[in-house]
Amino acid sequence: MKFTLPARKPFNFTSVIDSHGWRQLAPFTYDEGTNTLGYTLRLSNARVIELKMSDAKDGVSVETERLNKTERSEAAEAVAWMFGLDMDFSAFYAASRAEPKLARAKKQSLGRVLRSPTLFEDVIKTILTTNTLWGATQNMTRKLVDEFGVALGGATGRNVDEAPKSFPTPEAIAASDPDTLKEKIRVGYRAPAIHELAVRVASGKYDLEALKTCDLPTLELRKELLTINGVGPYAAANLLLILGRSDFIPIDSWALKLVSHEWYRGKPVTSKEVEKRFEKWGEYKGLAFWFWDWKYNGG
DNA sequence: GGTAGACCTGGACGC
DNA sequence: GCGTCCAGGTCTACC
Repeated sequence: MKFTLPARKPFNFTSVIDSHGWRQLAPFTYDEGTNTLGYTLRLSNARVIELKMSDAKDGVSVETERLNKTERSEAAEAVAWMFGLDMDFSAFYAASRAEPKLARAKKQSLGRVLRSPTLFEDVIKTILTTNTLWGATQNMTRKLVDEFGVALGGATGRNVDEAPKSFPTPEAIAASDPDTLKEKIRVGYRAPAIHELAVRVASGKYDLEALKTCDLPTLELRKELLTINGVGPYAAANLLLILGRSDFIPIDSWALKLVSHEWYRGKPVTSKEVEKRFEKWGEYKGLAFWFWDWKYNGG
């Protein structure tokens, strides 16, 4: 079946999927030829389906197998969240209009950051980006999905080992143990943090998903995220940006490099210099940093 | 409040 | 093929 979900204007499908590296992490897939984003989704009734998302006029076109009304509504809700379809960036566009380095923001509909359907998945993935190289993040995520995910249902004639799998539920990771996570998934010292979060969420003691829609002030929300083991200032800022809060900058070694080449002729800088350069952007700091038209491109 | 050092993996490099 | 070095944030202990 196929359906289309409208987005608040302006909206640009490609800008969202290119907003950061998430589309390169399982269970996302991306087909460059057709500009189609795939995602293996586990519905609340445990059915696993494959979503194929592509550009539609002012929204997202979703192709998947036949779903009942409840399943369709759940799939639509997931896609709407992943693409932030209802998000409004008009205030950011107004604030950045006079800044040449952000002049393209409105035209390209920049602002939305691709999300996973659950905050649990985004927190785990963010922890897997810390203190490692991108290739290792991809490997760890792949292994986590392969080991604990559920294979796509109804994949007739296909070896179940090769079938796409959903992102693991907190229960699936909680049922494992830190040693297995370390040895099989190769997450290293992150294992206890990942396992602990999974246990907290699976037990129902910690309603992580409630943070997606809570109206806590950003500072409070950041404090909450920082209580999660493995989430420090960088990870918290990254998660805030995903949650649509832009008051903090995810400062990692790459950010230091960008700022160093932008304003300090490649001389090493600290996070203080990064903060200073974006201070004037206030609640749009994160967006201004993230979508800045940087001189440096790694070369 | 600031900082040194440990944590772990995987890739690059030299032998 | 083996050993060594290095990059990459968070956390803890310490000043």
